[in-house]
Amino acid sequence: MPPLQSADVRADRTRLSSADWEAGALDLLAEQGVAAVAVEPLARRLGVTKGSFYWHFPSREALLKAALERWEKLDEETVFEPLEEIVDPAERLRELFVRTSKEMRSHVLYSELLKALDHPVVQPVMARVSQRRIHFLMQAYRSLNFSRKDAMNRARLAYSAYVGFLQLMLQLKLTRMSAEEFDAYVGHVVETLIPAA
Amino acid sequence: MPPLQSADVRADRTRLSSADWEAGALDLLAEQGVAAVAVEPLARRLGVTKGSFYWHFPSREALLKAALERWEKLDEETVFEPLEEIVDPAERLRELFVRTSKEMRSHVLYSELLKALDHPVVQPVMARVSQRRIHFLMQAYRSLNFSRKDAMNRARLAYSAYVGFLQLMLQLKLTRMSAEEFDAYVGHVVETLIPAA
DNA sequence: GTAACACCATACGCCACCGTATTGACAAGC
DNA sequence: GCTTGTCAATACGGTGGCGTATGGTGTTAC
Repeated sequence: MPPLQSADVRADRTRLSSADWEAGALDLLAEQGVAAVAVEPLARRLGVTKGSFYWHFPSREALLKAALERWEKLDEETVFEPLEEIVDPAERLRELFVRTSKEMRSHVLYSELLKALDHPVVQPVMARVSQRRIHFLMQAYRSLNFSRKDAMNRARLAYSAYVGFLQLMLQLKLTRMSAEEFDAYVGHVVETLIPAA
Repeated sequence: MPPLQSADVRADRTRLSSADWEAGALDLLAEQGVAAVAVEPLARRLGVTKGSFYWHFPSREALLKAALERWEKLDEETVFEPLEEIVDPAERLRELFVRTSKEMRSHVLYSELLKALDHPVVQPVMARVSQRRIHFLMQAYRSLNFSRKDAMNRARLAYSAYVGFLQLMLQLKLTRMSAEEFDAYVGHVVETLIPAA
C-alpha cells in the first residue's frame, strides 16, 4: 500500500530547501493564519515528515521568523519602491490607495498578521512594516502643506482606515462588494482623505 | 502540603454559577484573546477544577457562545442606547467618537474578537454587532443629507477607521499617545469625517 | 436529621503538536 | 567506488488541552 501521499505540492523528485519551507509557511499563513503554521501539518502538505524540517530549522519559531522577514523584504520591494517614483504627492497617495485594490495576497497576509500581533515574533515585524507605511503617508501629507501634527494625524487616520477595512472585508466578510461598489468606495476615500488639487 | 491554590479570584465561600464562568471567560478574553479561553486554565483561575465546569456547560464552545452573547447584549445597552437620545446627528456622531475614548474594556474586547473572526462562534456575533454599528453611523450621515451611497461609504470609512485604530493602538502599540495627542487625533478625525455644522 | 440537589474533585483516555535521537538514502567530490 | 555531506523517515517522550465517569461534600427542603 502506498503511503497515502497528501496532495503533493512540490514537483517531487527534488528535495526541499529552507526557502521551500518558508514559502510553504507563508502560504499556510495566508490561508489559515499564524496558528496554522505548524511543522507537522506543513510537512504533510509538503509531502515529507518533520524529520526534514528540523534539519533546516531549529524550531517552529525560527521558521516563522525567517518567513516573516522574507515577507517584509518582499513587501518593501513590490509595494513601496515603485511608488517612490511618483513625484506629485497627491497623485502618489491616490495611486497607493488604488493599487491597493490589486495584490490581494499581500493584504491577506497583512490581515492575518494583524490577528497575531500578540505573538512575539510577529509583533516587531508588523511594527516595522506599519511604521514605515505610516511614515510614507505622513511625508506625502507634509508635501501637501499639512502641518506636522495634521500630517501625522491624517496619516494615522488613513492607515487606520486601511487596516480596518481589511479586517471588515477579509475577515468579517460583512459585505462582499461588487467591483463597482469597491471602486466607488475607494473614490469616496480618496475624496475624503486627500485634499483636492 | 496545601493544594497550592492559585490567586483565588472569587470571594471564596460561595460556589460558582454559569454567570461566574461567563464573566471569567470575558476577563480572560480581554486579557489574552479567544485562544486563552480554555476550560482548564479558567478553572485554575477561578480556584476550582474542570469537574465544576462541565456541570455548567456541555463544552468549551458553549461557554464561548454564552459569554459572547452576554457581551453582545451588554454592548448594546451601554454604548448605543444612550446615544439614541441625542437628536442632532452631527452631535450624535461627535459624541460617539469622543465617548469612545472611555470604556476601554469594551474596546479591548472588541479588538480581541477582531483577531478571532475565523472562529465560527465569534464570527456571527461580530457580524451582528458591527453591522448594527455601521448602520447606526449610516443613518446619522443620512440625516446629514448624505446620499444613500455616500452615507454608506462614509459609514464604512468611519467604522474602518475605528477598527483600524483599535488594532494599531491596542494590539500593535505603535505609539502610546499622551492624553493630549489622543484628543488632538480625535479632533482631527471629527473634522475630517463629520461635515461642519 | 435525612434525602435530594447542586456543585466540585479526581482520575482517566484521547488527540495534536513540539522537539530529540537515531538510522537510512542518495548525490557529489575526490 | 568510497567517503562525506545533505536531506529525510521512524520512533520516542513530553506538554497541554478536551471531554467522560464516578464519587464526594455542603446546602436546602421537608
